[in-house]
Amino acid sequence: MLKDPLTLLGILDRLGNLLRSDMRRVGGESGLQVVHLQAMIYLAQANRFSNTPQALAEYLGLTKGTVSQSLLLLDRNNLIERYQDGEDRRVVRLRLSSEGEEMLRVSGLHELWRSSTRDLSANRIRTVVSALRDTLFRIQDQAGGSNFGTCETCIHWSRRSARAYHCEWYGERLSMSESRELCRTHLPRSTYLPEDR
Amino acid sequence: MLKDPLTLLGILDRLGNLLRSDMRRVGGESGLQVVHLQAMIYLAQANRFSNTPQALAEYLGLTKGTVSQSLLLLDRNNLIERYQDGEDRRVVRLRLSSEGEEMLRVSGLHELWRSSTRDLSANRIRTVVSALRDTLFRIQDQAGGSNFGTCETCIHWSRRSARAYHCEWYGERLSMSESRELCRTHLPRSTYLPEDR
DNA sequence: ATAAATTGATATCGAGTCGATACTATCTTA
DNA sequence: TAAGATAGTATCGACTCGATATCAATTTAT
Repeated sequence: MLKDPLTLLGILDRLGNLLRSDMRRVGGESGLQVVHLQAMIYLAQANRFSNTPQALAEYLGLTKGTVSQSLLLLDRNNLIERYQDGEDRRVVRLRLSSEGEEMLRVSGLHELWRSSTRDLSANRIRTVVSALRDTLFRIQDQAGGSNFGTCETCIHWSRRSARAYHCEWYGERLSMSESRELCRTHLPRSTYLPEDR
Repeated sequence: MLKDPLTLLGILDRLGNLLRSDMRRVGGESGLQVVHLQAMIYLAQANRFSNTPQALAEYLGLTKGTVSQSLLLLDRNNLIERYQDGEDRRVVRLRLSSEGEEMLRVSGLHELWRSSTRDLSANRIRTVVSALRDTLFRIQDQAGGSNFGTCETCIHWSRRSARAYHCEWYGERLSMSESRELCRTHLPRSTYLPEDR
């Protein structure tokens, strides 16, 4: 029973409810719903190709209309900023305002998680991350929508020199910190290749 | 970065959105919201001490008033049954109706998960379950509400004979299959003891 | 023993989510 | 240059959710 995948799903379910409940508590203090915090947390991680309403909708698994309303509210509360894209004038770009960043910082949303994982060894975390990441990539592949992930595990990513990285997909240079951000066109390499099944 | 707990949190976040999105899809076909499916899934696992509206509210991290409404809807749709407790006449007991069980079976809700974890070795799953379970128990302890878990990891549980188990907390006999159900008064043993911190 | 407090559940209300649909604006393709 | 695709917004109805109030049953305190 310890090796039952459904046991794992049950744990994830309960963990999800606890984290969600914590978000509700934190959001309540600022008049925000859970989905608003999720949006802000996403925007804090998203790279410059993935900071749009559409990408957020795909990340959250909601329709763009629904997400549009949430973004409107965040904008009214000055927690995010929206600006036109230079290339494609249909596209709206999003970023956290300084108030938004401050609000996330103060919220202490990650504290519960941090303190509860403190005693896990680096090795154990590595195993968990690796296994869940494989599972995530498989699920994303089957679900058929966008695939989210960071450059580290992406097939489009390559190192050009000591400090210069490159994305073959967008054909653009990436800084090291950009390479750690979340991207909506992630394609997993090594451990799991969606093609060979 | 592979060993960063926040990386793990990010994966759980995205996994949660995907699973939630899948529930929305399945629920949409039957006119149910995500929370209704979550309630049914809980009731399919809960033991006989934990099948009440209050326990469900604690599991989901919602108020009892909110949960009461969801249960009303499930009852109207004949997906659950409600009956009075024999001992305490304030208490309402819940169980899935045969329609409810059938509906869960047909939904194929676990298929996505099953197929995506198929290639994880038993050993890998064991490690993941163990690490996340420790984390879950810590979070539950800090959150201060009810602690959910199965007898296997509970300090109140003991084996009386070959096939007979016993719960010291409720002072009642448990069958083997009952021992695998979810309980709202779980207290973790061995790996993590909340007292010694 | 009886009043007070607690507990489990339901009802009501308002703010807000969410999908469906329709719509506008912009870009791409034929 | 017209048709289609894409990004985003607006509107509407069903429903969630917390806050609050209420009720009944149980437990505790005096």
